[in-house]
Amino acid sequence: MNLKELATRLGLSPTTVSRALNGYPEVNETTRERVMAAAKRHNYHPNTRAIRLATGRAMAVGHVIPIATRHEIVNPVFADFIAGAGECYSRNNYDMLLSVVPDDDEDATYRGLKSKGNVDGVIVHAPRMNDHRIPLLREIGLPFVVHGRATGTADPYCWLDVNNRRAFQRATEFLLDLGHSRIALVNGLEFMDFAIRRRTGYLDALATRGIAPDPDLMSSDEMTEIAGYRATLAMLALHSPPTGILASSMISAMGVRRAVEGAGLTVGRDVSIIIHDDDLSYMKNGEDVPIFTATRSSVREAGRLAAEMLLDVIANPGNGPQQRLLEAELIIGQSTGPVPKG
Amino acid sequence: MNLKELATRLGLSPTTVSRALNGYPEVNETTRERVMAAAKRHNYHPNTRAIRLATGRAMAVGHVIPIATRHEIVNPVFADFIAGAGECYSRNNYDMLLSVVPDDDEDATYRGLKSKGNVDGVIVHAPRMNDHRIPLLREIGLPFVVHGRATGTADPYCWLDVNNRRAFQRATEFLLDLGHSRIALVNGLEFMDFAIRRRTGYLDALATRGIAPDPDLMSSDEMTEIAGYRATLAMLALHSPPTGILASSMISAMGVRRAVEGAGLTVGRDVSIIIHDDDLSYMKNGEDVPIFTATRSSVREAGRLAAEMLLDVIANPGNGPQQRLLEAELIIGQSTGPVPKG
DNA sequence: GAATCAATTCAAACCGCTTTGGATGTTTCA
DNA sequence: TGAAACATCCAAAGCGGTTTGAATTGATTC
Repeated sequence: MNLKELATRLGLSPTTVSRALNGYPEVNETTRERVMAAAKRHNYHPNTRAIRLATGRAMAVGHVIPIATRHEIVNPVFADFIAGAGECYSRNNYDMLLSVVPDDDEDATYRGLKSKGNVDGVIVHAPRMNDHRIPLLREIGLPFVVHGRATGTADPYCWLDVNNRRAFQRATEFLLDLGHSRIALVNGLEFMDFAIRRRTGYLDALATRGIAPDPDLMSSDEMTEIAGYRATLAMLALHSPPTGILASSMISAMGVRRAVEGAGLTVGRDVSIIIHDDDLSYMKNGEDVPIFTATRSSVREAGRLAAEMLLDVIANPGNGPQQRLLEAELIIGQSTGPVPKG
Repeated sequence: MNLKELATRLGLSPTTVSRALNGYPEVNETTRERVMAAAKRHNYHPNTRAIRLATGRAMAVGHVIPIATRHEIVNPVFADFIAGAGECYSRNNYDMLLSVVPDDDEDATYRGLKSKGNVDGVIVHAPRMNDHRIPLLREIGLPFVVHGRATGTADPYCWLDVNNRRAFQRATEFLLDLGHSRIALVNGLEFMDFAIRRRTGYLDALATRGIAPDPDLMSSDEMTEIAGYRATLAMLALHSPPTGILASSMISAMGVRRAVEGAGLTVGRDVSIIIHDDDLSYMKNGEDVPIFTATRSSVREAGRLAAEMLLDVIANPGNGPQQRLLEAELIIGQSTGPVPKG
């Protein structure tokens, strides 16, 4: 069942039927109702491919997920971010298009998405320092919203980010207030922008209290269980091991905890742990009582907001770049306590 | 730059240019080369929307991800499955379309995908017993491949699955061989088909050795850390606690381990744990030495294979339903050992 | 009562590509 | 040598919608 057929059945022209269905004013209300009813009755759904060609809009948004050729990792927060964004797209009748590409093909993918007209805009994931995708997208004229920020980018652009610096600063201060002074940072890879900001927050807090940072207490690696485990193991073997540890994610923290407990120490008594909690649906930080003290910010909510921002940017290309900084919430859990005596 | 413009520049008709680019035989080789060169030089990419309308094919595959209204969870294996499938689509110039929808809208989503012509086929995720989506998709005539199987479905359909029954049977036998007889199953939700099969494998192995199953040693819940923790806690509090535990996933197992270690017991000595390992990229089961003894099967590879199967089904609709059963590999790690004496 | 106007409706062009059904000039072959 | 076969290329008709510009009608204005 297509437009023409429906129009014929109704004894109307395709023009009128199209207008009736799309809510244009120049059509009699009784006619519109008749058309609407017939459309429903015959289960008519306009062909998306035709709409797209006729309007020149893709009614779709792209998410390019680079599959790293170096470190073969699918970022676990993608799932929740995508879920949040996807809800927004569904509500607005947009399609979500995922491109999984080797990261050296990423530029070509963005160019293709634009020139082949597959999408009206994209979300940029996991920005790095001086991320080249931002000037690239501006150059090819594809609307975008960055999830995170890219230090070093001069011109303004659209982004939505969590205040990572402030979150880690507060977490560090929290441990300092509990009397800890040997505080470790088990960070993500520090070419990622968020990891840089987190380290800055950590260093700022230490500096304010006049504590010199110790390179042995700062690690940077993938945010996996095993990496968290290894980093912690190495730090606990130091002459002066840490009594407080900041972990970059729930998953890293599982490894941190394994190392701590494996060393015969008790979390929250011998070693305090604070994590950054993306509030992943399959990795809840406790339910009634949080397992870990954490700086929490839902990445799923971030996905929802970023998607909304992008749709807005697509609809109103004129209104300069939007930016939004979310604050993480400090949640007190069972994994922190005063610095042990001795 | 579009076809017509390119054709004008070349002094050829759009017909010939189109044919030259698409490798049709009725065009002179020298002409073809000239066209190819010009296309490259002018950076010509055919408009996908036009191709889709003209050919009637969507060149896209859908993945419908239901956001459960009851238990608000984004299945963590999706990310890796999607990554695997996405690689296949990219290679074949197909788009991957993700629909995140409330699960009561799922049927309407499939119907819409078909009638609006957005996709050429879909992957069905997380099948349940007597899954109604299978007859639904057959009815509306949308090609599909199920990741998993749906017990109770009469007519044959396309699927790709891991032999869950056999994996859990082998895991159980492995523990039995080590002398364990109090073996627990920390299972996923048992309306999911894979969870049913896993329990069957577990029960079969026990039955073969003449061991009566104990309902107290069988739990069924979300595959989260917290659920694994709680189930294990309850079982360890029994008069006769388990000495062996089968966990349904790496993530559940993190909770199982926390409970075991929290009870002052040692994994691999006091309590043996075997997990099913989907080989998630961000949740590796060790690198050189596996942490957990496991039945391993890469869900990412499953994604790749399922996508290939679907593209094949789309290209050759005639060839009856394909089916493929993957076997999990038994990996011996550090989490299992002989039953403790006493 | 002619001119103006608003309310409806329609025919036809268009979006950018594919594909059918010739057209034209060249070979091949009896 | 004339007909059939081939190699190349093109005009035009879709695909299924949207949108422009014009037509029709009845009501309103002066």
